Amino acid sequence: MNAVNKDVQLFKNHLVQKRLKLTRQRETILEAFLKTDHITAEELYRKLSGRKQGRRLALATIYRTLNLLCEIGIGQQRHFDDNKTIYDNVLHKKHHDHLICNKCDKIIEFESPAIERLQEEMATRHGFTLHHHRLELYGHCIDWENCRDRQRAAPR
Amino acid sequence: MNAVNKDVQLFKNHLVQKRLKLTRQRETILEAFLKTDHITAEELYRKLSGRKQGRRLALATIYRTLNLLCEIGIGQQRHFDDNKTIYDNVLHKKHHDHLICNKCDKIIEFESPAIERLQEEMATRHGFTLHHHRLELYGHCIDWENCRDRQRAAPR
DNA sequence: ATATATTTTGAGAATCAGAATCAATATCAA
DNA sequence: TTGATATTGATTCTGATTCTCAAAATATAT
Ligand SMILES: [Mn+2]
Ligand SMILES: [Mn+2]
Ligand SMILES: [Zn+2]
Ligand SMILES: [Zn+2]
Repeated sequence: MNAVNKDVQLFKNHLVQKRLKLTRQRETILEAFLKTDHITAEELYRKLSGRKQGRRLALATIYRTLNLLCEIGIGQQRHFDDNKTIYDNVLHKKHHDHLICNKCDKIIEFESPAIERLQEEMATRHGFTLHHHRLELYGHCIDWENCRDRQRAAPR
Repeated sequence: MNAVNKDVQLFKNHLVQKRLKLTRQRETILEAFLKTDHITAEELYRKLSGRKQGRRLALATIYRTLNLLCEIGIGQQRHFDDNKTIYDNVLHKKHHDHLICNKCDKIIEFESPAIERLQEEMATRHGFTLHHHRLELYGHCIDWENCRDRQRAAPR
């Protein structure tokens, strides 16, 4: 059993636990989702709708399934400067923050224990207990070549 | 001339520069805005609409004026977990990030040169030039007493 | 002060991502 | 296979914000 199938199996187990049903569309969406790092519902929709033999998916189903994946813990919603929700495939990933290129929309994941520590310290200093945080760094690739190889659909 | 009038004067100068007109509603909105730290268009609207002698303001005008203030640099849009835009009164303020209480909606401003430095370092390490960033820490006040004195309208 | 050009306003329509409805269909366990 | 239960697609709805446009206000030039 390869890695992908193992992930699908994990998903199926979650469904059984929650007394949910495994449908063709859920499987299709899951597979496509697991192939990406960050994607919007709209992008997934375009990718899966223009399919051969009438495999039509409703956008609503994409949203429902993506939200299901978030509940299960396989995905996480992100809200970057763009006003559409980006779904982060966090399967096999630990906590991380993001660096986003305003030119080519590339998204780089990073983690900084030092920053995390300072955040905690800052919270404590103000009498807060931290639940979660959002750290996003926006800028652009210094290297144009690198910048040109776009990861995301449309440049801004 | 007190501090507030000086701020209003600054606003008027901006209007003249941009060949815009000083209206009763713009003055009303500016004054109310300058009295707060963070406020939504809706909140401002409620605060200014229920006024005596038929001083009715359209919500659209609030939005327009708030956006004008942002163009001028007196305000800044923020997008916290809540899905409505919060307008930050940044007159006389330098860059800062936020600590937000999920219980009482209190918003604390802070700045951490150490974190800022690490952010730059992180960007550089990935070949990025930083333009701006977003850092929001969510949690709750440890001290209930302090938490109870709400700054914002409705608790979540 | 008056006329004139220009901007602004209010009311409501438009937008846009995402959620809610609901009848028809699919899944699954007995 | 059956029947209870969940899911789907099509469509409508929501809520925050922007847009439209005719009427009203303001600044500027007589
Ligand atoms: Mn990520
Ligand atoms: Mn602030
Ligand atoms: Zn982090
Ligand atoms: Zn900062």
